[in-house]
Amino acid sequence: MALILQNIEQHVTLTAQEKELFLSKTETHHYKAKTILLNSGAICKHSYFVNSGILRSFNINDNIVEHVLTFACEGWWIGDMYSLLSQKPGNLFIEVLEDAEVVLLSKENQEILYREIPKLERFFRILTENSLVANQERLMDNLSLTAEERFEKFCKKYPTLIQKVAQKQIASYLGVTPEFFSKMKSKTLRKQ
Amino acid sequence: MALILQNIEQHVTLTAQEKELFLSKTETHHYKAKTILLNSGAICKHSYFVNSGILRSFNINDNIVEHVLTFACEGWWIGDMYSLLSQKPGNLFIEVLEDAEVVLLSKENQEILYREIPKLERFFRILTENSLVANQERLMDNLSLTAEERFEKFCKKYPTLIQKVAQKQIASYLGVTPEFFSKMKSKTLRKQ
DNA sequence: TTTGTCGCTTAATCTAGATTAAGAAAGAAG
DNA sequence: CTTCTTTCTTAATCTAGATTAAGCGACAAA
Repeated sequence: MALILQNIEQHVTLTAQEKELFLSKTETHHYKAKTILLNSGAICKHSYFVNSGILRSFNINDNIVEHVLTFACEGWWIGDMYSLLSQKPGNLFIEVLEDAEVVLLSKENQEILYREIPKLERFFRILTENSLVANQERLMDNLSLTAEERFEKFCKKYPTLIQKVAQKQIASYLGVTPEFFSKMKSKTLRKQ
Repeated sequence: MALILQNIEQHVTLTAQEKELFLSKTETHHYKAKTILLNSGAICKHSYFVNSGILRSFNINDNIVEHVLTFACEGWWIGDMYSLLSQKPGNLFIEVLEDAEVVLLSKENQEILYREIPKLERFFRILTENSLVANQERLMDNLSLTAEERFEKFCKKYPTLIQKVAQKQIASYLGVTPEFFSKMKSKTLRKQ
């Protein structure tokens, strides 16, 4: 069964017809690494679900420094929540880090699906709730842990990502410079 | 009309019966400043809606340092999302900063209400979505802005809070020490 | 093969913000 | 009013992590 349906059925149960309807409202695309799916300043029209490959969302501040908000690999959703909800220009980029197959669900179709399959309201509520919990934990970690502690937590939480994405991406996610990350990493390795 | 119903009707419309049912599932309590509504290590059983006064949620790390996750004043919801969803012990405290009237909605009643009034599924989805957007913005701000810039943003976003809560609370929310906050504040004032 | 680009490392120097300490101001509590 | 406790301020010192800079290895294009 489609990965995205499995993902939904982790939280709500759909009938065969509902599954079909859902899929009929999505499109699947293949993207090469380095493709930009969403640009800062643009309005986010879709939620993206990753079938394979890796995406990231990030912003760029005045100083031309990138900051990674989220990574998304197999089985994860990604988007610019602010822009998607408000339909105003956002300040996030969404980029492909590793060749990817992505399911696109447009904002309009999402609204239609909420009406046709009210259970999806529940599904996306739960999805958003989990996302909020993860985000709050990350925020608290940024306030109270050192870069090294955050790195350790990251390694435990996303062991596969470390091997797959460039170090500078992880540094950016953790909120440190690539130079400091490199120093920190070699120090950590020497300890063990 | 009850403030909490106004709050809900910002996003969904309820019938008179639904309003009545909703209110029948809540309790309203008065709390004095310094009351702890939820302790770290306890399981969060309620969502809290603030009719008046001010609450905060915070955690305490190994070093006995407090970190404020959120403030909640009139018309805001607060809780320990992680613990509320998982029904496992959380690590947040919820404390009253200023004498407050608070509406309590238990987890069980919330689930019942989802079944009886499916529209509430939508309401809480939207509430959580907005919360996530705000949280993501704060996270990015913590990664990319200086303490001073974060303080300016905070002042614009929550002008009333600055007068009402102790400086050390705001310092904690911004992620700096009270000493540094004091220095930063007097520097900012001298500039203008 | 060469040239260019990009990511990683190492090291020296610098700074935003932490820590420590101590006094002043302002509430609470009796 | 007085005492106690908490908050705020100021200042000296310290440090996690930033900045700058330079060299190296990998890989892709020509």
